[in-house]
Amino acid sequence: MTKAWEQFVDDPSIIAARINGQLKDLATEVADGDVVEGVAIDSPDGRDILRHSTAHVMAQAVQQLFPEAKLGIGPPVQDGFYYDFDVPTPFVPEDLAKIESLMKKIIKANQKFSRRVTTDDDARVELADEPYKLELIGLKGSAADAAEGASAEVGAGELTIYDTLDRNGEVAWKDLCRGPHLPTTKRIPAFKLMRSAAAYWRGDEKNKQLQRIYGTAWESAEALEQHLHRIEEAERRDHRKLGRELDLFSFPDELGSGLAVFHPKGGVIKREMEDYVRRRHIEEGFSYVGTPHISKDGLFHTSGHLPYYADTMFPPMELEGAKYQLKAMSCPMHNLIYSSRGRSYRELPLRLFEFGTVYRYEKSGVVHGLTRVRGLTQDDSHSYVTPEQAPAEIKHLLDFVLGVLKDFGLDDFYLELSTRDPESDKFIGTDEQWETATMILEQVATDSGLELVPDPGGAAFYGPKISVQARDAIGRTWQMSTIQYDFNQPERFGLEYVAPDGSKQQPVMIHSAKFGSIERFLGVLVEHYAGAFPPWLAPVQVVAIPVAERHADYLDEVAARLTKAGIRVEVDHSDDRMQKKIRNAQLQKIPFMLIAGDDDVAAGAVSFRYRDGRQDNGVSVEDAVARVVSAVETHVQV
RNA sequence: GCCGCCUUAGCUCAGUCGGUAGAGCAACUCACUCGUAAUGAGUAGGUCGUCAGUUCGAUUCUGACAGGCGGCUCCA
Repeated sequence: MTKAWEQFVDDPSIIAARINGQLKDLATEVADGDVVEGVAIDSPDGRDILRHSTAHVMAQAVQQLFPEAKLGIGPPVQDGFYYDFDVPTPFVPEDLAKIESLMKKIIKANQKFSRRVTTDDDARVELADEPYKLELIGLKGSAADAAEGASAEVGAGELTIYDTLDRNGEVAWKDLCRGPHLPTTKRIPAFKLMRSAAAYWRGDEKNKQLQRIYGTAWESAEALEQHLHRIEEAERRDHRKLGRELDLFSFPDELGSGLAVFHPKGGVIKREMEDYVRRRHIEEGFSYVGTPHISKDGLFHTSGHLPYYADTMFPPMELEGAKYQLKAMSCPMHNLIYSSRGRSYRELPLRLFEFGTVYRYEKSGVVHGLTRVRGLTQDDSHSYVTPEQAPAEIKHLLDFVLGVLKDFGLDDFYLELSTRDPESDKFIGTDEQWETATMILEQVATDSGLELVPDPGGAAFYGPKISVQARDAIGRTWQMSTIQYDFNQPERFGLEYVAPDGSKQQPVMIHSAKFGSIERFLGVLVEHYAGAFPPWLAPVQVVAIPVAERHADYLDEVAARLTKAGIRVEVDHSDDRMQKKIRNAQLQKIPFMLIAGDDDVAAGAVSFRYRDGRQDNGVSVEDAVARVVSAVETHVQV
């Protein structure tokens, strides 16, 4: 899938359209050494120009240091840029340091970027040593290639080369490029090379891997510093790290890659999530069902998942002449519940829901913490509706989903509408079916008033979907819930209902998952909250800390009252000093600490401490219990 | 799956140019009984990821495998 930022990189026509044509004459402005008019350097477009210019500087430095390096492409990306090179040996960190210092010299030398229009033939002569650039010239204007997002350097229009001119006006370096660029290299205020890694030429795993160097560039040293700080913050929140530190879950080698075990504390969070979403489904009209983890393979042939997904399903087990498959999705089994007896239109919408634990043999390189695993539990639900009921049901599900996400503290969303790629043979069903389904989803999505981003080609093979993208506490977006319109499986399973006129009709099924995967959602929540869960989700909600050992009995009684009120509470009986106990509770990010010493015991009170350091002394035990219970019940963050 | 890097105590990491290893934190024991983020002393803990190969000898070198990290590709 081509990402939005890949589509406009290097494409002046698109950038120009976005800023009302003010960039059209960039070439002459560059030649004059002018700042690009109308584009602030700290705007998204300005940053792209800056980053792409920095990519050119980097490529120049690389070719000066490694003359045998052949150029791939070098577009701006989210927060930075990259450039791909074909080199005999991969770059090592020391190489990046050398490249970075040479880039600083190039920037200081204040080279000029200069745009030059050329012809295909002339460009081929000039770039005879650059096989990948020659390939791009050959692809010029190819629609198929544009769809792959790999034609960043050439467009359908005229071919341009950007020269980088030194102080004497000599061409120090040049690159086939659509621009635009900064006027001079000195306009690059701050940059840093981040890492190198392999990447397939033109993003196709059948192609050769080139060596990609990622860098970042910003309008000021402060902005760069802030960006690096954001990266550190993201690392601090990494759920894999916090999962270990907070004793939530682990991935024992003995189980195999991508298979998690939840420890008691992680188990509490998981159970709270499950209890919550089960209750909500029942409130929204779903019936809680259950299906097994394995099935004869015929079921998945009926559904169409096999042989299509054979390579990502665990291999079949053969017994007594039958092949059994670990299930990778629950929908076919729900279809069997639907078809277990005749259905009347009066029963529709029929809503089935379960926690479906499924297994997918994700390729070894893609397994990642809890967000990409080989065994996961979906809060998988299917609504069987008449075609007429579909729009209302989808709206119902979207409201439901958004409400769930809000209850988990996620309230900044946009929607993505994933549709089929008509060119691909991956998608089954008629044009008319796809059009109808897509239209209905689009209408509901539009009516929601949320931002809607198209995702052409991103649909499931059986139908289009809406996915909810949520921004977390530090602005990263995660694909959360999905709602999918499926006209294929009802047909393949021969599902039907009896209509008012006695005729047999085919229902539509709508797949929806609120968490998607409980494991993944939990991982996202860990990162969103940086491990400081709101009280209702916190594995330990209260820790009681005696100032000295003689106060422990008193706190045991307080804790008993909290336990009776349904609160998860622990009394710290260790012989650590009080300060150490507070520190430990802080590190465990426990929401509330109830501290008691002589004064509190005498007064029947506690010192009420929040994990952010706030404290109220002399709070009566009744008030303290009420305060905790209220925070837990209302799902507030503290 | 592909490319690169990595794997030493529960965790974070030193170290051995080939002669089988050390710290801090955590755990345990003892003393201290303390008022809002680390009291002190001591004890225990490792077949240096696994299996082969080279070698008198491998945690160290080589290979395969497993697991991890960063990307690419993929994500029903």
